[in-house]
Amino acid sequence: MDTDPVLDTWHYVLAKYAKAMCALERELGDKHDLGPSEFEVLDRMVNHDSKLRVQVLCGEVHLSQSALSRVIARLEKAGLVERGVCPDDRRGVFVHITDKGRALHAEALPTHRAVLAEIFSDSLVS
Amino acid sequence: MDTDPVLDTWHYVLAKYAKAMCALERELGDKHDLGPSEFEVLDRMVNHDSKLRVQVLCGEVHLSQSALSRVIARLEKAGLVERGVCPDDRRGVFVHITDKGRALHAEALPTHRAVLAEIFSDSLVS
DNA sequence: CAACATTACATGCATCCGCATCTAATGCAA
DNA sequence: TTGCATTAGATGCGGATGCATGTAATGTTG
Repeated sequence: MDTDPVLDTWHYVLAKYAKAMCALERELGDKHDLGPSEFEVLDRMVNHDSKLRVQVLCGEVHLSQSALSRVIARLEKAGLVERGVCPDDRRGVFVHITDKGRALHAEALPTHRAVLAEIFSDSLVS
Repeated sequence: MDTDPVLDTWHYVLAKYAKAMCALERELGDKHDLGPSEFEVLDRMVNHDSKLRVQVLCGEVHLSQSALSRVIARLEKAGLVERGVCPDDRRGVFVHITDKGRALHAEALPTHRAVLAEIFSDSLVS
């Protein structure tokens, strides 16, 4: 429709983002009681095996610092992660995923991948 | 980093969306007092020259029906669009952009395009 | 050490969104 | 026409977000 490649790319991003976020919200929410942000944070944490500074997490996730703080609070309330003070810098907070958190992530991962595979099935390069 | 093309695409979409939306919010907001949703609706409306059913708009925009209703309400309060009842179907609502709306859109368009050009400058196909 | 700037994270607040629901108008069947 | 289902759009509500700010710990400068 458009002839401007920048605009085309933007519209592609917009459409895929909307569709994927909507589907993720529905599927992850219905099947595992997780929001997309919760899953994203959990997903980052399983890939860092040790404890993780909130600060570091903040740089890896597409969330503001305040939003991340609240996502972690929700995850903690659900027993999926635990917070602990940093010994060397007592302003800092360590977060580590619990066994329950790992289990839920493992359970939700196929759902997550399935949704994305469905939505990006037309984007395969060959 | 990843080897899964679906995941790579998803991460690309996520990163570009976050960066673009954030930049659009800041630039459009600071310079023209417009949110990205407001601009998107305005942008659709200038490309339909006549009056437009809200219903039609709803299918073209990445917003829920309720969100669209409120965006239109904000635009109307700002004097950028006007609502009118549909003569043939009195449940329906026509919206048309005002001169002020056209002017603001024309003013904001370069800002919008500049932000996107900046963010997608690395995505040029050659 | 004292005073001040900075950093890490938490939180009050306003805003925006989607879902569910409401109202009013239309369509359709008996 | 009457009664009921459907549709268009508005709105109450709860939840999530970002900005600005608060609190506490750390660094820094004199």
